[in-house]
Amino acid sequence: MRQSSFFIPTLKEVPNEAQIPSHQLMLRAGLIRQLASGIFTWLPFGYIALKKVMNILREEIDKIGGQEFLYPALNPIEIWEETGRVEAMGDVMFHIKNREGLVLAPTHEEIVTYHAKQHLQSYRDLPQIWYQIQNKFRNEARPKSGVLRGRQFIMKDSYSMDSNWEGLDVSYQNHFDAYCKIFDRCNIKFFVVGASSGSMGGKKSQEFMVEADAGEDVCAISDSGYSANIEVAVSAKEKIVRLALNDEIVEFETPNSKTIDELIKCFNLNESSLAKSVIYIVNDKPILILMSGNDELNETKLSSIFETNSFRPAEAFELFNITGANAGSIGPINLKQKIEIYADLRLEDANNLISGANKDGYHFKNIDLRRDTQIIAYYDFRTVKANEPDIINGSPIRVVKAIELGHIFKLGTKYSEALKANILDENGKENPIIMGSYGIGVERVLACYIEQNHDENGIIWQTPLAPFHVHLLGLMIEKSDEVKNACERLYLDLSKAGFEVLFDDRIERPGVKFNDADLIGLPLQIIVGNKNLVDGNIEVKIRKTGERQIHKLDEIIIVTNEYFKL
RNA sequence: CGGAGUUUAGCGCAGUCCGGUAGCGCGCUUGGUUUGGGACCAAGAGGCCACAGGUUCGAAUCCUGUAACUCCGACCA
Repeated sequence: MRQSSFFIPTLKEVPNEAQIPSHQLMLRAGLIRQLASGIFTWLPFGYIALKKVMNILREEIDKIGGQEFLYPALNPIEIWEETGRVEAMGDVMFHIKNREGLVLAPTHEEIVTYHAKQHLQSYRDLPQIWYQIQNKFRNEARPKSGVLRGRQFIMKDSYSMDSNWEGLDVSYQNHFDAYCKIFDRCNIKFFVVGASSGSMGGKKSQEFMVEADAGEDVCAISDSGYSANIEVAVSAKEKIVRLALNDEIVEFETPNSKTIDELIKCFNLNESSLAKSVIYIVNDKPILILMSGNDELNETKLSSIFETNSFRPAEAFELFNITGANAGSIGPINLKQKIEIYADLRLEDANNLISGANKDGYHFKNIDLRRDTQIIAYYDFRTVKANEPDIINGSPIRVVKAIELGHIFKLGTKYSEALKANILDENGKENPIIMGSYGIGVERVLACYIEQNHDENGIIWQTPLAPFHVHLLGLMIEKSDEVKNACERLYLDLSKAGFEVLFDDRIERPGVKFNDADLIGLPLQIIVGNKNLVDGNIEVKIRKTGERQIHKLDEIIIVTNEYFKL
């Protein structure tokens, strides 16, 4: 490709809307342009890289038996109503206004299951892996960070269909392995975490994560190999020990001590002797949850424990109406209204606890949960914090921010049951198809790659994703026939040798070409200028290391071959 | 959806407090000089100052409303 006629608008200055490196560089190096919030145009240079990602995805999913489909983005809403996901998705789903009954698909479980129901009838038709690479539409409340969170984005989504649970395990593991290969091939450093299935439903899910400040997910990881999304992470933090005491409950005055920290400070208490009460409205019903000390309640855990998305912390006025006190003096005993009480596992059967007296400025001590309260159940409600011991061997947990690149789910039969996609087993008995679903955000792969591979001058491409292998720079090409001829010859020979070459034949000063070359970051720069050419020499610069080599013109093909063989 | 901010030439910004009809740098066009790390000189082109309404003799500037975009939070298969 001759750069003089290639549309690759580079920017010297950083557009002010871009905050993170990958977004800035994707704009500056001419990969993307924003059309509206969360909506982007892919320019030719960026689209070439994107297609390289897609090809890697195709190759690896094909290898595990995937068959590529193209499902429509425009879907009849009825199918989505049958699975209850119109409601579950809520505002995230785009609805077509001037054609009632059509929606834009935010994912494709329903459509896949619809076709499976039509044509898969016997266990002998299975297993199947169906996939596509296609645009998804989600009305994100707050698009951000360039292509990392958009309203329209490309996803590789595959769906496995099996006749038994062992088959699902195999399909799931195959995807797990394929995903590892995909991200390895893209040279992306990633880790895998156990995750929450959210509104997807299903038994098990794992996320492929890239550690990054720009990430929106938080993960707990440790050196022993423990890794989980903070939404589901657990630690080996010790339980509160039950003491051999049976002291009566005593009320005591706690003026100006509204937080756990203030109580600890004012009364010289141990954090483990305190129980904090949190009131949530779950399915329009207030419940009280007891947490130990300063432990933080995890709303994702709460959501899966009560199997609902309908919950919120109680408002200040509700707190007073329910308990008789304001925040800071709330506890499980002497509540104004009778409500259900749950507690975190760390508090199981604990005694000798201090908690609010439901009277402003007062607390109770010597509370025995077994003796004095009616706890409906103990669950793991807490959010893991940094430096807690992990559950593998007690290694300290690190809490890091991460970008979710891929997510794999064991769906089970949620969709096949809802849409009645059944097959006959060996005994002629009807059973729902057992499904898995597996997604990768294609743009995110590129954004994460750039987050991990750039310097102050620009992007640093490595071969698998690089839009071109070689950047051929002709310096002062319009002033020297020798330079021109050498460039033309190299352009032809390199292309013949199978390399993808971007040939900078523009009438620009050398400095402009050097800076653009570093900005767009192709792996190898071959620099043809009079300075070296008078001695028959060509300069080769490796973008990643900055190393410069001088070679004879005749050796360039060999040198290039050598470099890309590695 | 809550909070904050921004909107003036293709890009980055000043001008707004204190009203008088728009400016800087980069980029672009033409000519000349330069030419191995984003050149220099000269002459140019390019703006309904986000939109709508109001105040005023006069509004980029003051007032009211709306929209878009960005950030923080909430939400997020």
